[in-house]
Amino acid sequence: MAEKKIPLVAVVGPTASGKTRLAIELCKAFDGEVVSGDSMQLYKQLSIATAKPTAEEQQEVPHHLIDLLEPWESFSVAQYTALAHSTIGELHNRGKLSVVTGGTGLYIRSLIDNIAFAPEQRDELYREELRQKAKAEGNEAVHALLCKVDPQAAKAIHPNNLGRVIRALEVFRVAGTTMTQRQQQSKAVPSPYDACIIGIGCNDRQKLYDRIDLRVDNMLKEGLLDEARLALSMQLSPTAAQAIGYKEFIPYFEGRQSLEEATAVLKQQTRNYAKRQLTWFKREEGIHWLMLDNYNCYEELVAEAVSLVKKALIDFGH
RNA sequence: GGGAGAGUUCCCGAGUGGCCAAAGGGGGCAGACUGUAAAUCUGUUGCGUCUCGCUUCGAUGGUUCGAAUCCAUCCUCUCCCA
Repeated sequence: MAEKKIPLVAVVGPTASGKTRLAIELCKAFDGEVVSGDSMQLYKQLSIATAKPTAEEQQEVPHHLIDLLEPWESFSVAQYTALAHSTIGELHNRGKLSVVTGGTGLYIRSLIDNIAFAPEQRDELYREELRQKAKAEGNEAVHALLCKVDPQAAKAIHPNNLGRVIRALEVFRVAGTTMTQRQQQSKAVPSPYDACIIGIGCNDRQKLYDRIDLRVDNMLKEGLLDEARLALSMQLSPTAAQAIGYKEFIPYFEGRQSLEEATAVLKQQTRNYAKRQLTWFKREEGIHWLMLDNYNCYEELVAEAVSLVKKALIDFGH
């Protein structure tokens, strides 16, 4: 007799598609609370660039997994799933529906699919050794090592994707199991969730890109430059340093580029990011896609989402 | 008005007689993704009946077996002198 699963709603999609707003509306409609699925909104002080829900928005409905980390703290998927699982469990106990929303595909998939992460084991020395080898003998030389250890993983990882090649080798060195075995083991326990996943998309790609450009302009008006100065003055963790919206202004702050040029780069980076997100979510199965340009107004899209969730909850038996 | 230079495929930019549908980068499109994932990486990018053919390198005409590359004229732009 399988235990009853926890119902879950997830809102995914590319940046600037309106996930934050929809998540809040769904929470209101179903007595839910927002659980962020975003690798950057976890950080305190990084707010404008990460399009974090505003204070007002967070007033409307409780938000979780936001403003948890200092910008100099590192983070990982494994930590994320641990936090998210326990948060969702608590909400469920309180009779609340969790509405997971965010653009970090890996985080959300790992959460919903219940990927099991073993206790972290790293070997910085070995990593460095492999990096040196790659520099001296080329990426293929390191990839060749992986071919011997874990041919299946080697086949799946391109030699130039050095970071992944190294990680796969590290796993074997430290844990004794191959990456391939580990990935199989990680799926051993079935998901405890009944998830209704809603994806916000756009038939007309250009329209999404236009939204992104517009949002960047608005971020500037809201004080993005000050936030960037602050962020760049801190010792950002490797994770936080990846955020789009700060490093792009370095050439401007150093007088090597005009503000217009730096802004154009930022918009470009953001558009490229959205494209990658779309590639990720497109291949995920079971997403109910709602296309922005299929609706006359945002309220119509929200209404459609509400009816989708309603139907899903009934199907789940709630 | 005089002088110097530049116009190349969506953009930037190499190419200065054949090996050029044209390097490289950007962008676009497509894809991968299990501990940095807002990251990292891959493929593709003139057209077609696609191991071959057709149309491209500001325009027109010319030289040549052969031109993006040489010559002439024209158009546009930049810079310098007036």
